[in-house]
Amino acid sequence: MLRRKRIAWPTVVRLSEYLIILEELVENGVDVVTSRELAGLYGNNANQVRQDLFCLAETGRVGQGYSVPVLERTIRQALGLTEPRGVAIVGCGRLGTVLALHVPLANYGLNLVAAFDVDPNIVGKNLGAVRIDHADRMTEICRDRRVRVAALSVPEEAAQDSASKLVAAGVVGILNYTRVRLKVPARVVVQNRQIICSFIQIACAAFCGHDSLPSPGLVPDADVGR
Amino acid sequence: MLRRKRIAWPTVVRLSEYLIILEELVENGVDVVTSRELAGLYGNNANQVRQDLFCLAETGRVGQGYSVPVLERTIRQALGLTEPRGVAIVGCGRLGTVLALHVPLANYGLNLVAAFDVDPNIVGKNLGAVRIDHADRMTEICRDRRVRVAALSVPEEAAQDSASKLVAAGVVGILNYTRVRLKVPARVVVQNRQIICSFIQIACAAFCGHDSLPSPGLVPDADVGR
DNA sequence: TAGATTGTTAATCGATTAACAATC
DNA sequence: TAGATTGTTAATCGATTAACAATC
Repeated sequence: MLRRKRIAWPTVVRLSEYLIILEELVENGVDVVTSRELAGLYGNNANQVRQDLFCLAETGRVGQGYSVPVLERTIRQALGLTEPRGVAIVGCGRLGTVLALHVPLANYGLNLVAAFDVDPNIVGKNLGAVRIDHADRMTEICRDRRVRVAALSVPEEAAQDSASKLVAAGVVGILNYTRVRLKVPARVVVQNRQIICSFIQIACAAFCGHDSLPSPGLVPDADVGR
Repeated sequence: MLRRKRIAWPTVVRLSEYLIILEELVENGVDVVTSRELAGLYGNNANQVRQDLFCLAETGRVGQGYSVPVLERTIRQALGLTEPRGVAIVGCGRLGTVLALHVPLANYGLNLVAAFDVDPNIVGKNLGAVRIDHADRMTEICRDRRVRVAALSVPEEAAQDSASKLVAAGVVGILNYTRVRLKVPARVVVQNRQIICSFIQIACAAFCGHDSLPSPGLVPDADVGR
């Protein structure tokens, strides 16, 4: 029981979404949730919820359901969100600004500690609580502030260069919002998040008949109480 | 050969990303690409690329590879991007503005034809080429302009109500950027795209050892020529 | 107690990988 | 021709679904 097996990726994705749902339940003062209820909210089925939760340390009570606050905390633990991590935003245009200001990073131990741009009109300004520094100082500053995760929202020409600087500074996870395919060492994880792909996918799902798909992120009408 | 089978969802996701890569190759004047090369760029393997492409109509030439422009067009066709579709942005705050201005929707037949907000300081202004209308007129306007896909970037309180209006107007695909779980009829496809989930997932991938994962969107170092 | 629901194992399903004949 | 690479089928692997004993 000591050696916890690595959580399957589809499960990681769903856990992160369950977490959002559970937070809302906490806010609404809901104390207990059953796998059936959570499945109804998420849009999958109770079996899958239980199987997903099975990878966590002890959480539910047979016959009763899951304690919402306990489950919420356990998922955070399992996803590694209890350790604080330094985050950087690279490219403080419109998208970078959204990422910094619109996304509740700090709720998940993801502390925005650095932001970069090259535009002299932007460098020196603040993005939320952090000062926007010049991209020339990226490696140095990221290393100093122990940035581990970064979001890349720069123009294409600057993407690979920025990524390399981040890697040099010890960053191990990059959310890539540019359409450039980054070359990084195997130890660094990159997730490509071109927003246009979401639009393409939803169009395909809607028009080419992918209506009731169990895939991560594709949640059709909830099938509660079936 | 007439009845084309529905494309598997993981394949749809990858095809949309291959498409971005192919466009870049077109720009660079590359004429032909092999499954091996494309896999190198994407970060998977040649077998998977060929299997993915297998669902398309005739594309490659045995022994030679794939014609980049032909492949690009064929993928567009398969994903249903050749038909123009009306798109609406609901909620024109910072995020909605990014979606409208930063995402090359029109390149994929996704025409932004409507935008909505409730803020009197915003209503009446332009978002790109479209006028921002008041959300009260959403159903009417979306129906008139044949909006089929919408992105939801409104405050939580307005999310379900907006979704219902969109559904009433005949929208069949919703990209939901709010953390509310929308209730919609089964025929309507919803994809939840809370940006925070991407950050949670990359943190988990980076720190809980999900480094070399074949999952959609998680692309580690390219393994070309292995 | 009876009803409900979890934890967990087994069965099924689907996606990825491997392999190779066809052919450019 | 020989080398390369596709199209396609088969084998493997992993994820989802089903089932049910344990137990609150």
